[in-house]
Amino acid sequence: MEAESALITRWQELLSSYNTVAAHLERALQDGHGLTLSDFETLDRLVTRDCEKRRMQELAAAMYLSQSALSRTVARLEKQGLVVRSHCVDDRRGIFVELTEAGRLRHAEARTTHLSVLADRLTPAQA
Amino acid sequence: MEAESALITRWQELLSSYNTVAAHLERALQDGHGLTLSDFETLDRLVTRDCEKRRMQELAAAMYLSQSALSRTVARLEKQGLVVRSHCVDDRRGIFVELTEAGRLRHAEARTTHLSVLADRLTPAQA
DNA sequence: CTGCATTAAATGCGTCTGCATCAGATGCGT
DNA sequence: ACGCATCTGATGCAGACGCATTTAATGCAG
Repeated sequence: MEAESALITRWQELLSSYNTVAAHLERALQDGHGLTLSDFETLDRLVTRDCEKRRMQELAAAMYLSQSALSRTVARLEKQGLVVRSHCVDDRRGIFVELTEAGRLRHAEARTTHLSVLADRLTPAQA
Repeated sequence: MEAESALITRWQELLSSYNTVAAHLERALQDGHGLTLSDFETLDRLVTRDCEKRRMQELAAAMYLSQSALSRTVARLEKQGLVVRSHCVDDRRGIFVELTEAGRLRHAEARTTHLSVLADRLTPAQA
C-alpha cells in the first residue's frame, strides 16, 4: 500500500526534527542555565498564566509529562528557588505553584537560548 | 518580532505530534511485544540492511541514540534472543550485530502494531 | 458522626538515557 | 619490537521518566 510508506516517511521526519531540536535544546538549557527541558517548559507555562488556580493538575494537563514527573520537576524547581509551592486554602489537597522573582528572571534568560536554538535547528518546514 | 511566535508555534506543534505518537507507540510496543521504541527502531534498521558491516557504529549513526544507549539496547535485544553479537574477524574491536530468526519474526509482528499506531495517531499534516 | 470511595500530590521502584571512563585492539612512528 | 595516540564497544554513575502505591484531605451515604 502506498499510504504505509508515506506514513513511515512522515514519522521519520518527525523523529528527526524532534530529536535534533530536543537534543540541542536540552543541552543548551542545561549548560547555559541549569535547566531540564521539562524545567523550562514548566516555567514557561507558569509565566504565561498569572491566574490563581490549582496548578499541579493544571500543569500536568498542559504538558506531556506524567503526574509523578511533574511533581518531581516542581520539586527540582523549588529546590533551586525558582518556584514556591503552597497549599490551597479551600482544598488542602491541592497545591499552588508560583514563580518567584528568581524564577521569572531565570526563565527570561533561558528564553533567549531557547529561541536561538529553535531559530538554528528547527527546519523551516520539517522537510 | 513575528518570526518568534511562528517559531514557537511550530515547535509546540512538533512537540505535540511527537509526544502523542511516541507515547502511544512506546506503550503499544511494550504491551504487545515487550519492545522499547529504541528496541524496535534498532530491529527495523537491521531488517532493512542485509549487508555485512560493522554494525554498532553504523547503527548508532543511523539512530538518535548515544553510543552507550545503543550498546545497552543491543544487549537487551541479545538477552531476548532477537539479535546475535559477534566479533569482527579483521578488526576485533568491531562488533557485528545480526538478526536471528526470532528477531525477524518479532519485528514482523511489531511492525503491524507500529503501523497501526501511526495510522491512528500521526496527524495527516501535523496541523 | 462514622465509614468508605475518591481525589491530589508525593514517593518507592525499576528502566532507559547520556556523560565520562575503562578495557581491549590497532597501527603508526621510531 | 616498543610505546603511545586512537578507535570500538562496554560499564559505572547519576538524572529523569512512568507505573503503582502511599499519604492526606474531601465528601457523600447511612
